[in-house]
Amino acid sequence: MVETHEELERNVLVQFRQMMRGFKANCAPVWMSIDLTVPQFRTLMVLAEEEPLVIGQIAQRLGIGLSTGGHLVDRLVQAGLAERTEDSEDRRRTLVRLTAAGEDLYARLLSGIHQLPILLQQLDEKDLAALLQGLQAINLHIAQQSKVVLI
Amino acid sequence: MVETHEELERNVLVQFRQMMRGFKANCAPVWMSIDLTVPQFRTLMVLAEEEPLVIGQIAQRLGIGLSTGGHLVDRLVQAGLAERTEDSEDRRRTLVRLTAAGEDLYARLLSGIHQLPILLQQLDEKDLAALLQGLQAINLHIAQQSKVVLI
DNA sequence: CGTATTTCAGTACTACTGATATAA
DNA sequence: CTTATATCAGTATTACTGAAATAC
Repeated sequence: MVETHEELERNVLVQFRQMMRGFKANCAPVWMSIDLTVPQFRTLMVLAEEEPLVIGQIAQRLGIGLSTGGHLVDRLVQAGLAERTEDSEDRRRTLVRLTAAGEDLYARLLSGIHQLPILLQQLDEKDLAALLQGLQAINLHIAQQSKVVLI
Repeated sequence: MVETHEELERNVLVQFRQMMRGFKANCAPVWMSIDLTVPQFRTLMVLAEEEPLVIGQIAQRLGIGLSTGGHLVDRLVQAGLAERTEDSEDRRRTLVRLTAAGEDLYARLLSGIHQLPILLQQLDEKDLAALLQGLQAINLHIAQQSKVVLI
């Protein structure tokens, strides 16, 4: 049971890919059933990253015109995925944010980790503690990496 | 440092979400730059799950007509994401499979785990072993769950 | 002659732009 | 008079269907 660093890396990657395959299998039915276009999905994505945004910010982040931006938000609102609220400071502006349904759909389309809480309930303390240790180590390095990129 | 099962579950979920956020940040630029439509992405997805497929199978899995199926495959081939090869047994058929670029794009659009191998190199043996143990436990339960669903 | 696929009209919807209108 | 958004033409592309053509 003495594994080298390289062997451990390889095995973790295999396990990770297998886990992702399971999650992707959850994503696929969602992608098959939705009635969203790619520009609409991009809008969902932009809002999921940063909320709330006004139309102008959305259009700028998507690299499109204002009228198209407003139109795309319209579609999301009609689908119940986003909502407009007026800015109390400047009533010309329209603040846009995702609804719970929008957040939920985004998570299901991209990561499919909806079943994770149920899976975690079934693990014993020893495995949970081991997983926690590993994930914490990864996240530490993700944080460091983004720091390096920013400099 | 004595954590209950519930506390461990919660902490793992927090770490997992944070990790996924890092991966999603990798997905977003890809989604912003691609020139794919949702039907084309669905086709990519169907092929990523099962390869090779003939036009009729693709159309059936997407729930669309044969001519639309052929058309969608055309688009993927034009974009260099899929390739057609003729079936040596029945030359009327066209076998479709993803190219390396297609596989790659699919992985980057959905899971963004491209940076994982680099991250794993930076972990020490102890963390890797812990992560491996946790992932193996999860995958065991994913496998069991899909069995239950199938019955 | 059947089967797999492609090609051919033809329709509907979406994204997109730029100009104009509305509101603060 | 400026700014933020909505609305209004108008165009291009795509997805889609069903029927006819092609190849095996």
